[in-house]
Amino acid sequence: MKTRKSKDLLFEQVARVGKAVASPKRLELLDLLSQGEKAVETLASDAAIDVKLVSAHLKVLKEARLVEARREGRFIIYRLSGSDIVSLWLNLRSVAEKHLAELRLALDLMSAAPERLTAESRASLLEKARQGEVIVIDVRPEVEYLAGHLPFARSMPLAEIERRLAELPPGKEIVAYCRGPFCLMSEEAAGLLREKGFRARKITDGVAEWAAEGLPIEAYGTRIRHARQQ
Amino acid sequence: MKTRKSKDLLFEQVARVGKAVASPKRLELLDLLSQGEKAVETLASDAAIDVKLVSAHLKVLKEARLVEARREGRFIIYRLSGSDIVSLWLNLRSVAEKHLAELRLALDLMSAAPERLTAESRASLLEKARQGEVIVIDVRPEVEYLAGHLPFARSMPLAEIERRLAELPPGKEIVAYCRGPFCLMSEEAAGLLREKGFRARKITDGVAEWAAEGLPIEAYGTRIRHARQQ
DNA sequence: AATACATTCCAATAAACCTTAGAATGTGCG
DNA sequence: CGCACATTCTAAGGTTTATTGGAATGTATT
Repeated sequence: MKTRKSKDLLFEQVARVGKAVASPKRLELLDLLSQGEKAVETLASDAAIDVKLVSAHLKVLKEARLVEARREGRFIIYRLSGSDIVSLWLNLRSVAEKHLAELRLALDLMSAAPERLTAESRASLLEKARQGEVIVIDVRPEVEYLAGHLPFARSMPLAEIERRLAELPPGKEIVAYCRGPFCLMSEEAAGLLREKGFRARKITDGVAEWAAEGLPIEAYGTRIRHARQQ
Repeated sequence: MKTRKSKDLLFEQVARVGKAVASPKRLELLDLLSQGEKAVETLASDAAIDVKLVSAHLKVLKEARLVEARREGRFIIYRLSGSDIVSLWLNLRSVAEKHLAELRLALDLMSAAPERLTAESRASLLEKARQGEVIVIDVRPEVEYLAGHLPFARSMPLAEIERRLAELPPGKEIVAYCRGPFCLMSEEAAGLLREKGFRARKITDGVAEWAAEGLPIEAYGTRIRHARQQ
């Protein structure tokens, strides 16, 4: 039966994508790459895995066409091969979050008050940020901020917060965000700020989650509206 | 570092879902299950794989919580554990379709004229079907039709078409659909009908694709509006 | 109680995958 | 040119996964 063979071929091709997302390390790489393009070494240190291993995993991702690479001097810069890959990652994560109790448990354990935004709270946050009623800070490394950030957010990488406290207005509410729900930088930042007497909270949204809701993202000072889903 | 360990835990959980979709056979099972719940034996014969192997794959899917099972007499009926699983499958397929040239090639080889619908052509098809200007036929097995079908479609399983030709009006345009782009039943049905002198074409949409566009689905004569994405 | 049937469990083998270490490639810089 | 550096390739180990056959479970039927 020729239909059987060609059908098998089709599912096999989709399974190439499936296999690519079947490893925790590769998922972490996808998560990191949704913050913007990165060199192999950067990925390795961000994900805390050996460079050689990162390279091997990137090869798998590249063969499944989820990422693309370009050379820049001595570095090789990897990027997701489309915004649909971000959606796929978010989709996988949301399925896992919805159906795997273990994941929800681990998330709760990790973060004391996991504030998950709704459509309304996002809209109101955007409005308050526009009015200057709250200060939104992006605590990721600055390169990631430059690649794209929430509207009206200012960059204040976690590592620099302590010595840049003077930049923050004492009375105002501060909202910190980072790479998304699996990232703990905003948690840490908010904790630190509260210790220092600020009124700070964190949100679990990152740029990808925000954009997936159809909300605008800024890059290099220019406002860009990200397409909703793929 | 405790953050590292808990982070690993999170990605590992999502990877459970990734691993579940890393096999062509399991993807085919998900595709079949998005047509409605099915017993193990049915899945085995639909996917042309051994029952024991189907059972093993279903176990993996169940452990990743993508499917659920219930007993009904001697049979065990499997179903997707939510409509977000259908979205995940569509998402994976669309990523593969967009990025893997091999898949597009295989699809083109398989089907002479792969008519892919757009938002407009879907709306116009729906309208014409409502008006009775075209006859939409669902050529899947009748159980699947009963579980949910396109609006105004009538059930005419591929196996029965030949002896039920009299039910079809000779002049009118006939539009056949089946399980989606990876399914060849509508292709075959349209070919057969054209041979018999009818004006017939197929569309690649199945119920899942149609519903994912936010369009209504009927089941048991009752119109149901499926939620868009998860 | 005995049989038929659908499905799962168990064990075994081969193939695929992850990871690490060491060698190789290719680029920029002195 | 030769050295330093980022990255990839190759090889080898240990582990996991896919598949198959045979035994076991649990439900309906007689």
